[in-house]
Amino acid sequence: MSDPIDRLLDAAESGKSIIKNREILHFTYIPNTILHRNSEQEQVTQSLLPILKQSRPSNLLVYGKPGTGKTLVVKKVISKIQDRVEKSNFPIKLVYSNSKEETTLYGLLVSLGRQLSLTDKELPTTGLAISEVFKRILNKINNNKFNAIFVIDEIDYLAQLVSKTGKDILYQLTRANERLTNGSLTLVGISNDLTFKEKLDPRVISSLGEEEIVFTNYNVEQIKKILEERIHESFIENSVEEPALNLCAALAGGEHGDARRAIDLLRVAGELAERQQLDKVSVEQVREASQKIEENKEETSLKSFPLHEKLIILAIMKANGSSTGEIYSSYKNLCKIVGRDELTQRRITQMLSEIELSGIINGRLIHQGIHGRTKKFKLTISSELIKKTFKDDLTLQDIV
DNA sequence: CCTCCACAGGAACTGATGGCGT
DNA sequence: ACGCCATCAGTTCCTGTGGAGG
Repeated sequence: MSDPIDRLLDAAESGKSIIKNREILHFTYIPNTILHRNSEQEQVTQSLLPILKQSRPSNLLVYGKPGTGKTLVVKKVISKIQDRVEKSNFPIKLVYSNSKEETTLYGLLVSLGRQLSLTDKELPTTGLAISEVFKRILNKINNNKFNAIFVIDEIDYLAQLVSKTGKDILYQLTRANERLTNGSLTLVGISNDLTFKEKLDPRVISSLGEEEIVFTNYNVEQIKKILEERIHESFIENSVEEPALNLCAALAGGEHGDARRAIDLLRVAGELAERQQLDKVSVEQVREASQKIEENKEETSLKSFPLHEKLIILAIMKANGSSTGEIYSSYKNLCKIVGRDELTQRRITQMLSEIELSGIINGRLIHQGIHGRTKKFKLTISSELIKKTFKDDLTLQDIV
């Protein structure tokens, strides 16, 4: 009689592994050989070229849907330039920040500053006026004669923040060079949204959009090629069946040509096959993987909702396909049961649209003539999944 | 053709939090 | 000790609206 844990461990140790290099299966890993986009790489390099001649390159705007390799290409080019220039005593500072991850203007600026090695003392994480933070960053560049390249990913989010707060940070960033006597600042903006430029201040457009590069979507053929390369590097030979590969490419290519998703799918399918002690990845594992990824995503977003959002989701679950009013009164009941103060209807509408953004529910605006206007909400996931995920939540236990 | 429902969703505000400079 | 600043969750007040029913 063997211990189940030992049995699994034994199997894992002795069992053959069809994945030979796990790291390569993660998208962030960039082996130099595996990266297409040759013409885009060239374009990015071209526009940043002046830095080699020790002058400031134009600001750059990069467009492309998710998973088209924009960020990878930009980072790769800059780090190569950095390598070459480091020796010539002309310090380039690559600063990367993602405006979706930094939710506030302040946070974004601080993350930029930190990468210019401003310390806690020099740049506290809170308490300062935004203009003060900006000034300190510029001072740092000036004093150290940095040639900073700010790569701002998902710059459309930053543009939103800017318009919400009325602080004209983007404009100041693009014109920062006028305030610098030493060093320089180059801005590289990356955006998923091809139309976002229209929403910008025209003064910003003229200086930010000095150069523009568009990354087109991958088509299914290209994705397939990328996957083939990854498979070659990371799986042992002949362990991914042709139809499985095709399905991977088709599933990911069907939407936006998202290479990241395709590789994710491949990785999870490979891991599943290994866990099932198979020596080949077949269509079945890809299907399973796609479902598993989907479910995981839903589960984590369910868990991350604050209490009131969870209550709302439960209220929708109780009466699927109901209007805002019905959901609200149902929600008020739930609040009474768990003994919490209820929020106003206005807040609930807002929360509903926030939840809708996450894709867990689906709202449809309908007009009922004299019975007014409502939005009807439906769950897009099974109520079992909700019950399962909320069961561990102490305050919600009785309702579920 | 008009009315009036039942909300949607924008804008401005409040109060709490946390931390700065002086 | 004081005023100031940014941010967040939430509130108050508001204007807008497609079409069934009169």
